[in-house]
Amino acid sequence: MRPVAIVGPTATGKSALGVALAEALGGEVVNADAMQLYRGMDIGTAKVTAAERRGVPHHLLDVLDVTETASVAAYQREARACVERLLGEDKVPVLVGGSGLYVRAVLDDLDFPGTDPEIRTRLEAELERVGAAALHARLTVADPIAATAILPSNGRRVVRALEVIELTGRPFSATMPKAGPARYDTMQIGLDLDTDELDRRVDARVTAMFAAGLVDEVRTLERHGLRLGRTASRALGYQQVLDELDADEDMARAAAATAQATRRFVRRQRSWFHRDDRVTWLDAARPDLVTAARELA
RNA sequence: GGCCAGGUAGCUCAGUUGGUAUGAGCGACCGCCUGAAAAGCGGUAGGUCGGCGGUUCGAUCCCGCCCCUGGCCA
Repeated sequence: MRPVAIVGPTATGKSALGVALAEALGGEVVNADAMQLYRGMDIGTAKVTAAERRGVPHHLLDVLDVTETASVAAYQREARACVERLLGEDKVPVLVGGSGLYVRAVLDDLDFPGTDPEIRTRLEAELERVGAAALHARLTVADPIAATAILPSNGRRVVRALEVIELTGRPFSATMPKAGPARYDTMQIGLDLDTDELDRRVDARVTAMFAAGLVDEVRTLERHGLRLGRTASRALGYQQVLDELDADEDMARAAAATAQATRRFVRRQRSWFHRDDRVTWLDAARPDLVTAARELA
């Protein structure tokens, strides 16, 4: 009994394939999408509806409040526990999602050395004050190897590296683990599409989301503190609608901005997943997709 | 029709007191990625400086005409 992971850029049909595979293999779906963790973020994250789930249990959906900051480490603990429980029940875990780091956190030997809100807040304040380059200079002294791997302009990474060093008293190792076999002997299937076709799908999907009431969804979540959410407020679509609510409320413009940002996201997702040679790619447009995926699993 | 402002990268705009545009931000393309990852960050490619003439050794910059856009006036 080996898990299957379905990865790849957004809008290629990962969720539907996940349900189909779970049905075919006698499995259950485990979400690996950072934004679908949030309760109430349904339309904009293209979360599978109850009908689309067709009775297949889905895990790690709707587990966070929009005000909570997402955390790979917390996700890693819960997702691994979930996968292991399913394996214990003789069910095939079908990991579905486009958040590259989240998938790897489950399947690779990534250790996250903890965090400390106090240290973090202090370093972030410092970043604000002295700038990323100055903090990076400090990192060069504390951990030359990490300093080489992290660009001086990337304030966020510099802060995290310094936090880990302060927390553990050891250097921050910024190297990804070498690609060994994936944990649990997981089969990773990548779904992709011709770029023009995928861009068209993204446009259509964004248009459909706005037609389906994304703006109202954002307004509702806004009352529940969406703007306070460090992670949730940055989600594609939500971010752009919030910006327009602060400006001219021109939602056609918000939709255009969302589609554009989503296209760029697709490029980033590809660049992340493509370099992992353990992923077997399937063209999402092929008519026998489910069969092909099933044969791989 | 007259007056004024403007026409520089795909977009919004800097700039050049006449000497091969150090152009910027955004976008595009490519890539990076260990506790915010739908986040964060980097690299590269893009310009006959609205058109045609004139002045000049040399014009995107000065002059003339024309075209286009916006505003004001008739």
